[in-house]
Amino acid sequence: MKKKISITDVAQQLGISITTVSFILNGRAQEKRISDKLVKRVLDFMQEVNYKPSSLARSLRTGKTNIIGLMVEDISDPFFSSIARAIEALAYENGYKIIYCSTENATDKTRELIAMYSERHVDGYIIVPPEGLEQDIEQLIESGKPVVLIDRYLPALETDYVIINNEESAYQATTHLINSGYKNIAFVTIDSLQPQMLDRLSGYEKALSEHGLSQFVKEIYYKNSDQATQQIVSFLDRKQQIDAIFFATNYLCVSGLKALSQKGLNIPGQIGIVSFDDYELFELYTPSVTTVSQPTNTIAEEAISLLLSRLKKLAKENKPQKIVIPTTLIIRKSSIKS
Amino acid sequence: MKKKISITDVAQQLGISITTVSFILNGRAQEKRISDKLVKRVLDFMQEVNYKPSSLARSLRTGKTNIIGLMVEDISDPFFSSIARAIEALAYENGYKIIYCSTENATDKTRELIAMYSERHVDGYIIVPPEGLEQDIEQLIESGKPVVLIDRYLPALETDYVIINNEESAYQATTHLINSGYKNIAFVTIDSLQPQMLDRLSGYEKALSEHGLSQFVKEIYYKNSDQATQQIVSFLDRKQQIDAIFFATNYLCVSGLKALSQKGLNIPGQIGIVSFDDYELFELYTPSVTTVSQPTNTIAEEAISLLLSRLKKLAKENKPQKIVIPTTLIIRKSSIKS
DNA sequence: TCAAATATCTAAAACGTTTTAGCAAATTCA
DNA sequence: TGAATTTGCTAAAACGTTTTAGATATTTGA
Repeated sequence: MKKKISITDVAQQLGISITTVSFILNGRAQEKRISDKLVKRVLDFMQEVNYKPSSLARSLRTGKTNIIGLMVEDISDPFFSSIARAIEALAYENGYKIIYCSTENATDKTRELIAMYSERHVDGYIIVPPEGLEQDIEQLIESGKPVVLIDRYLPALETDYVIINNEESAYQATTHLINSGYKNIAFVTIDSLQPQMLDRLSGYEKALSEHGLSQFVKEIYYKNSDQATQQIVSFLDRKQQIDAIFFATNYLCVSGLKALSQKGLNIPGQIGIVSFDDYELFELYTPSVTTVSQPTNTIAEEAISLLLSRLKKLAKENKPQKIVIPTTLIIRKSSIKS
Repeated sequence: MKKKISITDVAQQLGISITTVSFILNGRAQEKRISDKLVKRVLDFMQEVNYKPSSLARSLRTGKTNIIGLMVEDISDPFFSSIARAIEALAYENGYKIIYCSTENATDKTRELIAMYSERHVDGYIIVPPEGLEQDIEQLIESGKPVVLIDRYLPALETDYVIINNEESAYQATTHLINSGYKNIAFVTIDSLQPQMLDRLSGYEKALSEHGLSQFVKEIYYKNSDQATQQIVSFLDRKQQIDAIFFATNYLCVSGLKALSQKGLNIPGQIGIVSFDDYELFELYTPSVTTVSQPTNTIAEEAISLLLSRLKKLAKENKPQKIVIPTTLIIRKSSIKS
């Protein structure tokens, strides 16, 4: 068990001061007029003994950690994990590391996680915020740490965020169903006041009302996939007239597919479906499923570049940036009659 | 932008010493005979000013960070993300936090990531190791940091690991295909010497040779899903006699399903399939796919409990623990004729 | 009543860096 | 030749904790 070597060891063994070593380490040798000969000697020695500066000590001194805290709802959801992956890659390119975690959309857990991140002095945050965290996030910002929200925002909070145009996307998807001839279109969403869900609902409502069709909204109390399936089954039992469903998220659609197969309903003949959030499954499923596809890479890029500009204090405008990204409706014929 | 309050501020404002505050903070008040009255006063004050100790400074002093570094191949792969999720939850329960990252199975990237983790003084590591990292991991262990490998191991390295019984699992899956009447069973794997892949191959070979059947092994050079699909299509074109395929991983099976649908082959009539690693898709796909399901929760539990016991120096046996977990063959009738 | 024991608290070093301020020697310039 | 400048380096403080080794005041015991 070898002990780690410190900057003091390096300095002592070379018979020079810590200061000099530190300057060389930070590439300030030129500026500080350290002779090339000495620089070489020090660098060679560091190489030889495999010296690695302690970023802990460095962070303590500088107040910077080069770490970004990323909090998503559930890292095992393909939508979030692909955003996480993209953010991670972009952050690394810019010299930042990512610490991520799953909030499970639980206010208290998230509050604890924020406290933990703040204790560890992360430099900035990218958060998919559960409800009820306005105060905590406000505090974060006041303490000088930049925060970028993604996927959704907190209406009461003036801060940077990157979202998609939920209402417009839902409107388009619903209109597509209407144009395909469906008359009784249900909207299956979750039992939550999250703004992105409300926006999707308005898009759906707008499309229906423009065509004078009536609404069938089902709010699922989501606990797990099987329970959701049961709720959908009983909803369909009650509303026999429904001939199409628009699912507000990918996991709801998965539960929905199970429900439909359980009820033996034929897609797209007896019932048409569209889902929010693309998923590999939807491409391969028979019939394949038309979806509103969120550009995860773009979301990641916008979020990270916004955060980086705040970190570098470049952000020209001091007022919060609200970035809204368009989605693509991926039309896969077979889940909808043509 | 409020400045963070430090232990010094607390001590000064209360007119007592830092030491006392620290003892109270660490619950050593009783032991250090600090009067209850003072303890209460200090705790109340901390609450009031919302004092949070800097874990950075604490770590610098104690040498412990309470962070575990988790390195998986790809956080957006459902298999890895569900392990990550479970490990994260268990770690939090035990007062540890997780930093995770994706290695992309690239030796160099992983080497850099290890260096980064080590710089940040993580207390321990859980790693899905790419090939060629024997030395780096050896160094890690020598430096006193416990390492647990998961999913695969490095044959040259004597260390703790948690894997599944790959050979036996593959043997069972292949035997199941044979018993279902298939005669020309292909094994589609990746172009790699990773031991878990080799073990799966041996299981396949063993089953075939016991029944005197001939082998059809295809090693995919995996770059992306579409290229893999093409390779599988051309493989099937060349080997018309194949009537069943055993895919060595879930993502190969996904590419395989695309290939089969492209070729218009009917499952399970013209071709039977089985995959390694379960996936939500396989349950819902029509026909649903029989898979070798890895118990991700058990893997996570074993890995974290092994690591924790090392961290607490509890590990009775000092010699490496090699934990092998059985899998379950989830038989979904429809991808195999009966 | 006075030494011993106990209760209550603290000074200062240490962890490994960065950075400010400055010193001595060598070189340049007039 | 000697002042001014440049070159090449360093001492020490600071970041926010934990912990060792006491110090002082109070209580106890005979």
